[in-house]
Amino acid sequence: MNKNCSVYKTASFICKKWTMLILLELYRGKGEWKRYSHIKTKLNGITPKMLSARLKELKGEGMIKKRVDVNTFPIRSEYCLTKTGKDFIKIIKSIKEWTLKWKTKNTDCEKNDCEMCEL
Amino acid sequence: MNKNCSVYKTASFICKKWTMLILLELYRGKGEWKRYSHIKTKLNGITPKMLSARLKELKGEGMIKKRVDVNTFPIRSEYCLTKTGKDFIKIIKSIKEWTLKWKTKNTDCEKNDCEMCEL
DNA sequence: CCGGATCCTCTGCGATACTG
DNA sequence: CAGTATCGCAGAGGATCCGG
Repeated sequence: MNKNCSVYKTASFICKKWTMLILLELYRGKGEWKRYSHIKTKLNGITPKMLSARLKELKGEGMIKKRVDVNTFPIRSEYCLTKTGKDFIKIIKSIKEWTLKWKTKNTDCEKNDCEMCEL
Repeated sequence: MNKNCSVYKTASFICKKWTMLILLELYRGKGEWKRYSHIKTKLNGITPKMLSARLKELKGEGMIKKRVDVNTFPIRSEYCLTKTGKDFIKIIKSIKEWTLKWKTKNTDCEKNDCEMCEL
């Protein structure tokens, strides 16, 4: 696998810390726009720097879109999955299914109350 | 997503460096047993320490199996995907398909000659 | 409220050498 | 041949402050 391999390229940013969590948080509900501060609260523990960096990356990858409400003060930034991003969720789902099929010790997801995933 | 989340648990080891490459190398051909030294050669640049560690992890996860030929000298260790491991390949395939669908700048895989992947 | 700038910590990984 | 042991570093990510 070289640097131009599609698997390599996608894995190299999707595997970064917090990235999948951000995608999953944006997937929750029915794809409404979600505020920066809301995501930050949900992703307990993420630093603002990290969140900003990841959102920028995901936007650069075309997986999320951003809008800013300049009429309010303070400013509100909101984010939402693009079609590309939504389509990636199925891969995360397949990871979940694979794990539930072959691994038997995931108590939380097995009970179907893994609230974060909502897959 | 907490520590018991199935997505979290699987992602946390599959995302490690070299791990997917090892799985793909074992997937090449028709699932024959492959020697440690052979894998090492194919994964150009991997250190023996890394390869041993990853193989051990993958075995612990039930994705590969190991056999040792003690009748020869020096010893031969061979590795092979389990059913669990083979079933994971489909996820890597779906990552490739997603990338080719939404990203247009992956020259190598687009030409279907991304030899490493062989997906 | 959003998120950039700085500084710092910590660990994953590489390089090298060595052994049964 | 198939690993293990030791050392060291780069870079990812955390903590904190600041500014629009």
